[in-house]
Amino acid sequence: MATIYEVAALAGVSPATVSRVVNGQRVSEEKAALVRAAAAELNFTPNRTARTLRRQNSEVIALVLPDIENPYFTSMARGVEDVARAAGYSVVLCNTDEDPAKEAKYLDIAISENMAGVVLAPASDHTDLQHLVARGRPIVAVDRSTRFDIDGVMMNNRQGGLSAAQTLVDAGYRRIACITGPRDIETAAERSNGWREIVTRAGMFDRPDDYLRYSTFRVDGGRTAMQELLAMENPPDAVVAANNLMGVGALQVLTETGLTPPAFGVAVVGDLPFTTLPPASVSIVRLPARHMGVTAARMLLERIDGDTQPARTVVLRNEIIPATSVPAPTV
Amino acid sequence: MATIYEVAALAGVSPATVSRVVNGQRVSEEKAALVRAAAAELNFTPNRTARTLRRQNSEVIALVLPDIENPYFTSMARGVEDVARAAGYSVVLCNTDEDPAKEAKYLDIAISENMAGVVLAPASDHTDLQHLVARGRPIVAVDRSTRFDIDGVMMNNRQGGLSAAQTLVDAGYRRIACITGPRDIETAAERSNGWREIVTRAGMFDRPDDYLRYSTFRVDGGRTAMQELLAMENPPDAVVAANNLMGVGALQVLTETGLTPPAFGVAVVGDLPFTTLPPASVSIVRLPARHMGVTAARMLLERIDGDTQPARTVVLRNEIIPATSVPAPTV
DNA sequence: CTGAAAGCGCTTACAG
DNA sequence: CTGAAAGCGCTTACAG
Repeated sequence: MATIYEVAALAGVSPATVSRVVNGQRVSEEKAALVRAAAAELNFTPNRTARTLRRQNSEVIALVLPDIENPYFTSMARGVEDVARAAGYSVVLCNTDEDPAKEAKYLDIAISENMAGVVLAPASDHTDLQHLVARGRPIVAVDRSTRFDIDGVMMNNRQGGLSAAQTLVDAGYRRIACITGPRDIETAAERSNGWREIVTRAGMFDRPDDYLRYSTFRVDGGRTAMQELLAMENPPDAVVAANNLMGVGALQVLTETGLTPPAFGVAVVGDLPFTTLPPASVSIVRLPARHMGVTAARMLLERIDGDTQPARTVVLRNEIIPATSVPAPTV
Repeated sequence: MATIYEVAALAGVSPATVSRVVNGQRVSEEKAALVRAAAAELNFTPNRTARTLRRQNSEVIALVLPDIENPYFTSMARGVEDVARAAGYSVVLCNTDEDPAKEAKYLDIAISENMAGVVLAPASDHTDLQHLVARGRPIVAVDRSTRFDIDGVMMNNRQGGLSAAQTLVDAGYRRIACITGPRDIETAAERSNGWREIVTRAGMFDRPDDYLRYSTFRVDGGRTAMQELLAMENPPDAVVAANNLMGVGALQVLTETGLTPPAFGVAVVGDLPFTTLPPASVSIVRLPARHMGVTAARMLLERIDGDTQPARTVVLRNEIIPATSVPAPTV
């Protein structure tokens, strides 16, 4: 693996000059030509590890996500990647599996590899960013907020749960349940808060929380929660699923039970991934996943470029697409 | 950011001793205790960039994939990640988008960051691995083979296409079409070869390839191809989709047309991601995505540990799950 | 077991 | 514009 010294020797210049050519600094055209020829001849690729060590800064951005198998997050990843690439950064994707220990490990790596910055969807609201912040590494939180005073890109989760529940009320369903993710994940709590507000206002239940299930933000979680709801003495006739994968799980169980929409109402906070359902059979709160990634990456790049304005939180809009208004069955 | 020198000074030992403690080498217990205390006090994290530069080897593995939004690949990624993590390596995911230029960029980065090795699903059969091979970096190809003499983990693609087509023949369909990915992607070509073999053997068409469509390995690709097939003068009554996403696209179009299985037969080479279809309504050739990742990671780790045996190719089995045998409609 | 010293491959003030 | 030299933070033969 050719080094800058070998290129310098072959070109008859100093290593400093080679470095300058590689980095596009002022060098006389004749020497530059010599260097380029030598570099090509030796198949020279600059060693990024050495560059990073010297510059104290690498050209990679870490994107730390809780579930890389969730299309919501991969879609966000595409947004981050497109913006970062255009600015000359590469993106490494780290999967925390919602596990604070794995997350801590990856954040440590981001520090010790001198990465340029981090876009993070925190695994819990206890995520510790002190090290990163203390070292002045730019961080942008996406999807979920943190206890630290850093930039963030969020959506209005309460509003999402609210719209989802309201659209089912409007369609005439009378017993609207909710399945959501772990309590300590902000998006899970807020979305179910929105749902609770609607069913309470409608006076739908004596004890609304009897119709609320906490589970994991995964297909299995949605399945389990849905099965529990259907097994209730007085089961619901509709459900708000607080994320895309839970929505899939709920729909699987409903399909297996022969209860497809609109016989049973379903509204999902999030887009159903790879759906083959008839169009508009389920109400969807569309989440701007890719756009969140784009926005987060832009904010991060601004910080990397030295922007020191106070921390900002951007809240993106989400949009409800109601199921085609087939009225709910009147029992 | 504390360095090894500061820790050494605080502990009253040499930097070499600190290094030895950090790396678990023989150090007297008293000095080790001193070092640990000092490290904790200063919140010391070893600088991986420096370590990598010195050792000429990092503890990260690159996983280079053509489409990070395809659950087939993210599932593979989980397999790689789990094995790699257990061995102390972290995995960085790189998305090439089936673009050879992006792929080349990431492979360059893998070299210049001194990564320990690469697991690669090549974007095309022209992928150039010369640099990597010349530098002796271990590489394992997954899903698709290369022109280079390296380890690989594949599946029997022709067999997959063959089983998918055969199961539709067995169910009684008479005009079985095929939609597949780009010609220059090995898996696309081989799976359609399997299909062609079956329909030819069955004497199903005068010119089988009239019922073959090449498109992208994405949902859109499946949609377009399916629409074209349905618009034919003499349309098919069943289709083999050569990958999971094309299968989704085809099913979307069929659903929108009111032609759901088994009215129209569908067999997919690959698992339908996040499906909400009634169980067993579509025939599926299950692909061992996660297992491929696990196998590839293990092979890579062996090479990283210095194994020099000749290159191996492992071919994993795939398994057909036929749709419940509702007979096809007899026209 | 421990330390002094060299070196991994770059970049970048500093002089000229 | 160009080069000599120092230094980024580690690790690791080499001596002792």
